Amino acid sequence: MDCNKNSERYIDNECIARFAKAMGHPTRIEILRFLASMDSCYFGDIHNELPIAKATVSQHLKELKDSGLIQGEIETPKVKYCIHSENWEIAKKMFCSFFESKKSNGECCG
Amino acid sequence: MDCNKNSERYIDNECIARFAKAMGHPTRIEILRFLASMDSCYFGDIHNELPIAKATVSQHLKELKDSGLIQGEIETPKVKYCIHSENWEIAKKMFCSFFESKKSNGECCG
DNA sequence: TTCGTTGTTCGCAAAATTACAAACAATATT
DNA sequence: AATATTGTTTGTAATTTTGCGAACAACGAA
Repeated sequence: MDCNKNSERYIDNECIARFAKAMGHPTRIEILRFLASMDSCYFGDIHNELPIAKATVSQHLKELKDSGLIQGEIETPKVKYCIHSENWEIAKKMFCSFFESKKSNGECCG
Repeated sequence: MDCNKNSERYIDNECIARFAKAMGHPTRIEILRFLASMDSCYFGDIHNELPIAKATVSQHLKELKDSGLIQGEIETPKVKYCIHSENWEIAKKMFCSFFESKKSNGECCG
């Protein structure tokens, strides 16, 4: 969601926080792992992997879609989902550089 | 929080989701960046960086502490905070390998 | 002892998240 | 037209998150 278009820090913070928030639930991590392990699959395949109601799965998919990490496409009568490769790379770079930005290693505490 | 002690996938999902959830708010990302840019600092320094009430800052710090990404130490009359280096490295590896686990690049949609 | 400083905790309110069943929509099939 | 299949949307309830002011706790200084 245009997270690479503006380099101002607070924008960056909003962006990485949005990705992180989407990843902030075990079920959504599971869905992302599942999608990352293949080119694409249908809603039903995802639902079969999970022990929760389809309405809940649909809701999680919506959040992941809104975050930009996945995309969906109607393929009547099914709906095909996959990782949004471009945004996936953006997120990957953001998280990596975020964690690499820790400079010193002087322990402060305990 | 013992996120490296068990390699079962659902445990891993819980763990990365917990880190991600802690990072799922712009203010908390800002705090993490601030702490990552130095060895350590006091609560007041963090509060000064942010346009929010101290009670709210304290709350965000508590969540970050609970996630394991930071640690705090009383240094009367102040409280010193810093990145939890060990867990930071764990999180870094988890996120990196998570994003690298995407195998194929065949676009499915749109 | 009485202040002043530094942060945490409490109590509250508004908003968001999570999960589900039931209803619905869109399209094939009979 | 009636049915079956595939998912989304709606409505509802319980829980969590977010944010703040006020109260509180711990300590040093006057």
